[in-house]
Amino acid sequence: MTDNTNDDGIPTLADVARHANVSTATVSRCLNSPERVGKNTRERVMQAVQNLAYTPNFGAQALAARQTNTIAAVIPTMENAVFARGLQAFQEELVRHGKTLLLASSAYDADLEEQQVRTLVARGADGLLLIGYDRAPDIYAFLAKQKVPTVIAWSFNPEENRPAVGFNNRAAMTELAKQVIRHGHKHLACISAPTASNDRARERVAGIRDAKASVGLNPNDLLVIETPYGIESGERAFRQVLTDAPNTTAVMCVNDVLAVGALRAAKEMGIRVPDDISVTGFDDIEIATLAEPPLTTVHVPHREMGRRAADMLIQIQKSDLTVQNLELTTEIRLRQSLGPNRN
Amino acid sequence: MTDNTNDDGIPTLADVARHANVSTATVSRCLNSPERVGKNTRERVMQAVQNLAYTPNFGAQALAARQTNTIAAVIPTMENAVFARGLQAFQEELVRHGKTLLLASSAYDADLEEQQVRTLVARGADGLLLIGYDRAPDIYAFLAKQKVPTVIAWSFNPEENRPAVGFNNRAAMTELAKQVIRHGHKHLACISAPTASNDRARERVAGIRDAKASVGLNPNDLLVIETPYGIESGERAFRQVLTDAPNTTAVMCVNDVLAVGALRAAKEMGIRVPDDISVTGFDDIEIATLAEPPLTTVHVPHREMGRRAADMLIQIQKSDLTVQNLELTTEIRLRQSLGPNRN
DNA sequence: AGCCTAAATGTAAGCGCTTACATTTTTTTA
DNA sequence: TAAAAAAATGTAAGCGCTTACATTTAGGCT
Repeated sequence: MTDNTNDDGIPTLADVARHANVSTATVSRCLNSPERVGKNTRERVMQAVQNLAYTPNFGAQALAARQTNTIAAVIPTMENAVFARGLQAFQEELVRHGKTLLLASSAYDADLEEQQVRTLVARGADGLLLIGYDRAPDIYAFLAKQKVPTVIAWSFNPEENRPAVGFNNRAAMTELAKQVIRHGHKHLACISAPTASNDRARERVAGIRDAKASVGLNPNDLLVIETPYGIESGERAFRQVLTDAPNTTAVMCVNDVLAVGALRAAKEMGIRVPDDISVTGFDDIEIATLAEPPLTTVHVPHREMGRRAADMLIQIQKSDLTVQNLELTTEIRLRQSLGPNRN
Repeated sequence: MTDNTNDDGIPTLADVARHANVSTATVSRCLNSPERVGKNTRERVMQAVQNLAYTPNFGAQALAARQTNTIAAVIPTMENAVFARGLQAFQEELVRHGKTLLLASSAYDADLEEQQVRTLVARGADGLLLIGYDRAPDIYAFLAKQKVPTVIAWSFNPEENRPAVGFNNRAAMTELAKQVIRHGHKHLACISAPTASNDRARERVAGIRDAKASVGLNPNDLLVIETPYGIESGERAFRQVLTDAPNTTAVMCVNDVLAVGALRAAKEMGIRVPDDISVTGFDDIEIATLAEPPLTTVHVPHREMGRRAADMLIQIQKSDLTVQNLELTTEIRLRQSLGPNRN
């Protein structure tokens, strides 16, 4: 083979160059910084690109340019509407900036997450989105060594020295818990996701304790059931709560899905919500309003979070900016699942 | 620079080779086909890899090996639980085979989809997952020319000569519609997603017509409202139905989300479901059981579909297999939103 | 017209890896 | 024990692109 058409018949830069009668450098420039090429030449080259239906070879481009225009994200699971939403916005914003999304999920498993992070970086991700701060220090070390800009979403803590766009999980939950307490509830219980390597859940639980402490209740006197994500999981946990602490009058869940499970268990058990017991959630996803009764919860601006995270990543990448931080605000959504304590 | 450490301080294959005192070829073999390297050498090399924390350069690897181990998917949106679910399973299966997912969304827009397909292919995807058959022929031509194995999911049509894993949207809806008719309903209406470039929606609507025809009703006498995806969109459509065809006794929606919207509109209008009017969905996502009343719908094995699609793609890629096809079965889930016609 | 500057284009050296082929070492076989 | 076969390793040629630097061309000024 003397020309540069590879055996696949897939045209290369050199093919385009030959057809347009210019050098490969010119073709490359036409594609990457057209303003640096004369109008005539450019048109001729573009025509050749068209005719040959040329597409740059990704590997070659990545190798030579030292970047892939690809941004990665590792989330717990897309089946959680919360992440699906945030990620959708994240991806849309990425596209707007000519980046592509490389995606992996960890199933809330720290080891799997680490593995996925390494894989995605090995796949040439120019940047990385991670959920929450909690993870082994060596992952952060690895990321630093590989110089992969990383943004944390869903959590926000000014003391953590890393780019993040999130909200104060703890304060948000405190605020909600105060509302609950204001409704006359003293015997609270909490249904939480596993808190190991999940600072969001941990902070939310802590938020409830803060609220108790702030009104003089014993913060340590709080039943916390940890259970995996899922409606049925929430159902079981609710039953557990009533077994372990029958005098509970308000069950605060760290997310809407668990709360919907609690609601369902209550219905099955003939317990009226909110008359007999109040239930709250967190996130404000669609099922919160669909539930019977509608769920009192904390509204989180998921889409905005995703969008901003993308912006931040792109910013950092292009300008090597110093640590950025963005705190989003959440809002309590009072709905029927929370009522006054009647006991 | 005489050694091959690049300026970033990121180690290269050559660095590892030097440290282990072998050639780059041996290092490469250690990484890619360890069985072809002697035990001692291998251990020495692996040690060096460890010590240097070496990670292969993606671009270089892709360029030399002519594959990226990356599989792409273009879906309408992750915010639709149906796709989130299928995609989650798809991604998990990919990981199991050492592949990574490149993801983009089209927002149900044909042009955007085409653009995304081209982008992902340009990003070096070794394979592609697409939703439904409907798209411009030049996309298929492009894919064929670029030799990118492609699998269609969510639709299944033995006459289409392309690898697919899906189900018979039309037959499934026919079956459901027959059930509806069996409940005494004659005046049906349909709330559909836009059917242009969406064969799934189109087939489902056609399925209703088939059912009508099969019992001697006029298939063309069917009110169809097309509306975008979303609960509120479903609400509006439901009102429209009752305006356009007040004698409707059963509203069949092409997906659960629209159906939930219909349910909500009914509640707001003081129309009882199923006493005054019946409503059905399609997909059987979580909100179908959460809705009040629970939704009669068609259960689709989303996760299995995602998983199988991944398998198929991997199969095709490695063995250049001929067209494969996999039809999954759906199931009617009868729940309270469908009741006998009382009019 | 002649010189200087800027714009356009070309030349060619990598980027870091894989792999065909060549060479060396080890094992097997008669 | 020597020759043949197999296993291990090395050599070096790309893979297709970007880009620093060199060269040519086109304007702009005096």
